[in-house]
Amino acid sequence: MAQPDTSTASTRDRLVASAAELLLRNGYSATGLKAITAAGRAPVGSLYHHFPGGKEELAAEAIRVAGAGYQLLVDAVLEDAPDLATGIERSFPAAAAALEASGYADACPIATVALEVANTNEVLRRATAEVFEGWTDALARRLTAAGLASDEARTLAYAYLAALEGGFVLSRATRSTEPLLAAGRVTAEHVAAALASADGP
Amino acid sequence: MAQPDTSTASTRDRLVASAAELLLRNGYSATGLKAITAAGRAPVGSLYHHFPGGKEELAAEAIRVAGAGYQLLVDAVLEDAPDLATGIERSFPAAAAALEASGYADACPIATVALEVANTNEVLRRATAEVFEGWTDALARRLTAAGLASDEARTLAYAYLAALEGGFVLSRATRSTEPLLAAGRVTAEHVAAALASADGP
DNA sequence: GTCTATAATTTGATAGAC
DNA sequence: GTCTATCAAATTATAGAC
Repeated sequence: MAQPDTSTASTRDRLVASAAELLLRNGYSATGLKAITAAGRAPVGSLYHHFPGGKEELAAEAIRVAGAGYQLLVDAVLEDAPDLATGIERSFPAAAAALEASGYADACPIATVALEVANTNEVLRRATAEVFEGWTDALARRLTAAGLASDEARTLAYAYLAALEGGFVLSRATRSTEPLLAAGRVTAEHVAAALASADGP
Repeated sequence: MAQPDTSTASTRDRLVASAAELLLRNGYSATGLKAITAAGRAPVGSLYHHFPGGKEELAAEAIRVAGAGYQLLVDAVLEDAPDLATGIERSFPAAAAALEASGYADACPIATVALEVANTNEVLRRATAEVFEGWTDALARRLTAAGLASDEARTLAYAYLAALEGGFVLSRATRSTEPLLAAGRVTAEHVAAALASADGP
């Protein structure tokens, strides 16, 4: 996955980028302030200067930034394809290739944290919910633009994201791209059929 | 979710049950030995007597036990239905109801831990992988028994589990059953079509 | 804004009496 | 097998000099 240039970025930006990276790989509880400040080349004092709320506030910001970054990544795959159905179909092998290339680390940037905080930290839970809702809305808009009714578009957007997230869980655990690719085939087929019957006849 | 009777269980069993419960709700890193021994009503010394490998060994056992327990739960839903397609269709609303009733806590018992340890703890990663592979094999066997070719059965089993796991991620984060139910409708429809064309004509 | 030193608490783990 | 006391290290957070 493309990383931001941390050599010229501000201290604040380096901290957010480091936090996002560590949150993706290790989750929230296992990521210490020591590791974040070391990777961001900043002392603890600077962290609390930019984020008075400490670890939680920094993590919330990292979740939003990482969510927006992943959105751009998915957008690029969808827009490179001749049509939406093809883009959705291609997105799973693309995600599987990135996953494998990173040693099964680079999957969804916020899923681990989302599950960790779902019942323990309301501030961070909301941050992850907002990211997921943003992704859902963006994809649903594309599906309605392609001819689907808005409620069907929303259903398919959720189904798509669930297949991707669930595929990541199974593929990271088993260290095989098979689950992600299987979920992708089923989902892509369903979306293609829905889109074909919408703008077809 | 039904809990084992911890009042009469052995110290070892109480520790495993407590660990499984805390792992489900808080994940691995956020679950301290102090919390496990308090909930299991056992001193730290007993934990290390039964599990010389400490937290990691206890967690591995908890993952296996929780995985087997959830398997039984899913089996019950599938076997209560008149046929496999109906059982799969019903399993999502059933999971959604359990999720909502528990305050969005009771979802997959091992998903949080699976993501946390995927790149940081090979022992626990293997434990989660074995559970997921067990679930996949069990479901694939049911699908082949219902008439599908073994490779298609495996693909659909992965797609089903991915939809369930991904639906849990989105639904826990957004505190709404909508994503899980949407993923379920799409998956159930696809599975029903595959089963119908297999044993139909 | 940056940085160091340090406080207060908690963590996983061990020793050894019973 | 059970339990208490304790250790060394790490955790988040703060104070205050520069």
